[in-house]
Amino acid sequence: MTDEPTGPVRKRVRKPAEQRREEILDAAVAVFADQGYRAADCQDIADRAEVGKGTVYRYFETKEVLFLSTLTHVMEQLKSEAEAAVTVSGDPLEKIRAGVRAYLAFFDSQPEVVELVIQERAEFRERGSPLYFVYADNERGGWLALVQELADQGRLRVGNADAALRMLEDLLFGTVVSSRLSMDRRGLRERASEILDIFEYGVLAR
Amino acid sequence: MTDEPTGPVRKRVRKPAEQRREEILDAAVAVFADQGYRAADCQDIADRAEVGKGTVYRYFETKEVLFLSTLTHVMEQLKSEAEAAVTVSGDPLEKIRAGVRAYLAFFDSQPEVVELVIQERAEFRERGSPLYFVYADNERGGWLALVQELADQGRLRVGNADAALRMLEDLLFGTVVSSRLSMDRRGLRERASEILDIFEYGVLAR
Amino acid sequence: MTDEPTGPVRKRVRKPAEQRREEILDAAVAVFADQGYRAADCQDIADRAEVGKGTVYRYFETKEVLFLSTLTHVMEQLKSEAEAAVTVSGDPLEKIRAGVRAYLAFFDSQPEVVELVIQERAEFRERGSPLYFVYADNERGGWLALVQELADQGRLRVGNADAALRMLEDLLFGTVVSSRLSMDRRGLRERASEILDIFEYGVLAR
Amino acid sequence: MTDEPTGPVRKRVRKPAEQRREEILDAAVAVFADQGYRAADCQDIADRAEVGKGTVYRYFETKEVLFLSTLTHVMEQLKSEAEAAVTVSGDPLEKIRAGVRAYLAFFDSQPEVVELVIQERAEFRERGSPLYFVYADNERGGWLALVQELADQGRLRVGNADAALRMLEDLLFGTVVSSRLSMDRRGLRERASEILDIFEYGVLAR
DNA sequence: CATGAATGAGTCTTCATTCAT
DNA sequence: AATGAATGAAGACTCATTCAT
Repeated sequence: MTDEPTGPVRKRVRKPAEQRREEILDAAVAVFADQGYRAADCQDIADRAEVGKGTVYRYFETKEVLFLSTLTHVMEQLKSEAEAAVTVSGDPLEKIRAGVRAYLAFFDSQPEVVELVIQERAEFRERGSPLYFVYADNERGGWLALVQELADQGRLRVGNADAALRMLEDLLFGTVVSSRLSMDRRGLRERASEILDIFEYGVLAR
Repeated sequence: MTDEPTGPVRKRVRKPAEQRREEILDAAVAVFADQGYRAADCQDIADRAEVGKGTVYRYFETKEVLFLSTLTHVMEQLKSEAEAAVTVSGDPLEKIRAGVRAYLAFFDSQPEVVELVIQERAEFRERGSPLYFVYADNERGGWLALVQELADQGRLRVGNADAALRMLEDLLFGTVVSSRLSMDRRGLRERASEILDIFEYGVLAR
Repeated sequence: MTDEPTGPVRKRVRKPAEQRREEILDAAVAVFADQGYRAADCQDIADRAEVGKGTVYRYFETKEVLFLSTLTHVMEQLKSEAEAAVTVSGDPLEKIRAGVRAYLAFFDSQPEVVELVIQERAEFRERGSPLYFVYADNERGGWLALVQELADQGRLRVGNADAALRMLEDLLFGTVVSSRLSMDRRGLRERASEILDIFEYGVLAR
Repeated sequence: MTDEPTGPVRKRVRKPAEQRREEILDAAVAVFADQGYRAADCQDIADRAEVGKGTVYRYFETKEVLFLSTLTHVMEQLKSEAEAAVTVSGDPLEKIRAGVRAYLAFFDSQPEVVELVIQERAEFRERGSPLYFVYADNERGGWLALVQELADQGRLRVGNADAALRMLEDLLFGTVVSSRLSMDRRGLRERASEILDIFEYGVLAR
């Protein structure tokens, strides 16, 4: 009959816009990966970011925009880590190996990103190719050049550089997704050498 | 002034239960793959199966049960096609090759199954490992025996049969999913030989 | 901590679509007139109509559609009552008088309709001319013919039949709205003769 | 990726309170009349008045207070214009005519005021009689005295001065509202003589 | 058994209001 | 005093599920 105890009202804090945005994105990565896009309540994200729900909407127009921004956010991280990795050496094979290790290391430390990739496909089918593949396509040219360089140096057994790269892409994607979904507990990082070895020389003795 | 909710009344038709069940499952595969689990309206599935909505619920307790039954339905198909394939020859390598071809052929002709696998993960995270991986685990013993046989015959370059198989699994899974999601138009069937070749002998010259 | 007593679940009742529609419209007239369009909660309308909220949406796609249907509903009533009234006599003046009496009687017995007219203007400004005036325009031809007939019989003091009619329209509209909004308690029905008298012969002695 | 919420920071300007108040009211008249009370965003009013949103709330406690202040603002204008008009002559009939002309002229030049009157009723039903009618009531005594004076001079055909005045009020209100809502393009000013003529002598020949 | 009208819990989004700066 | 970032209450609408016919 009387006023319910209204609970401790959140202390208002003002922060720079960029920082707020980051905090919300980080909270969103965690919540979307944990609950899934649909099940995630925007209130949960707000709570986790320690802001009001209205603040989330101040920075991201809709839940959909928030999700896609979240995914873009992590994809940019992956991209920059992979790009950083290839600078380690001049040898194309070493560059490729470094890229593969960086890719696996990324998903090793942030396996929940896999969930976001899957969520996007599940919920935004109509948007066409998922952002993961959009990013992969954009980066492909650089990687193909490396493989082609190997071919030009006569170091490739197979004639088709494109097919070799495509296989590597599929292998890595499959490994990463499969590792997350099958709840495989072996670390991706540890498997890198093994994967590269088979990719390079196959499983059969000659 | 408004849409009066009056459609043509469906005629009541009685059919054998098993047939009804199949018809509903087929409708569900199509609708779930096309719309996604969330977006799929149970009414659409009922409409497509040409039954009343209540009938859908007579056969499947909830939407969730219907979806998982649908996925099981297609997984059983994949399983039986792959199992049929390996009987073609006595040679373990040939069996593996035949299995790979059957796997790729299955997803070549029913690429939308990929959507169901993704949907399951997206919407039923809490249920643990997706059915795809449950099936894969169940089948794994047979495949591992084949690889091990190769190893015993000294035909394997790598010492670890398990790692070799795991790599093949990831490669195939990645290929199939990636092919669907990146809207790659090359047929999976055509790529089988190429994929097997690299899997067997790697990309590098020795 | 335990299940709240869920309250008496509404007994499901199936009724003919047309009857349901009418019941919802009647409830909507009452609620919209009482609360106003914005303040009206669709749940209130559903409660008053003794149906679930979903049922309201089954019959009317949106709150907006429901409101406009409600207004149309009462306008149709006004229209048919006014049209019925003019059949009473052959004399054009008597017809006009009967129409005026019917119009006033309508708003006398359903003064809340005024609120709906006002609500429409307040909330759907962009839709152009309110339905009240759309209806008035549609009916105008018939009334103008009557006034013109009077003019042709030399019974009109003023030369402009259109202006005379327009004045009558404005007078009636103003009377009805003003009566409702100023909370004038005199009945519109009783004022009919007085209004007609002044309309016909003015206030000044000659 | 998204709209960063960073606009150009408004320069702080200090102005006399009364001037600020006027500027906000003027902005509010325009925005409320254009968008309607509900649809009007307080931010829009602040923007139009070129102040921060907080400043609006410094001058007017709530949106409701702001709206009612706005309406009072324009009602005061109407009142003073009508009062000024009646001083033109000593003859009661001429005074009434001047008042009618002033009333119509007011709404001719500020037709959007009609919207505010309607908005008030639509949104503040519970407050009782709208301000328009409160003002009308307050002024009524003076006008009734004029009509009574006519009656005392034997110049009234009808016995009831109150009824005559009430009819004039309703007629004017109806004319003004109807003119705005039906999107009638004839000017109110031009119609004044015609309206007065019929009000005075009716439409019928004797 | 089969049907589809009826139900209501669940959630995104808006925007008036507050208050730290 | 002035500002606008932050807040959260409120409500339309959807759709899985039920059940009277």
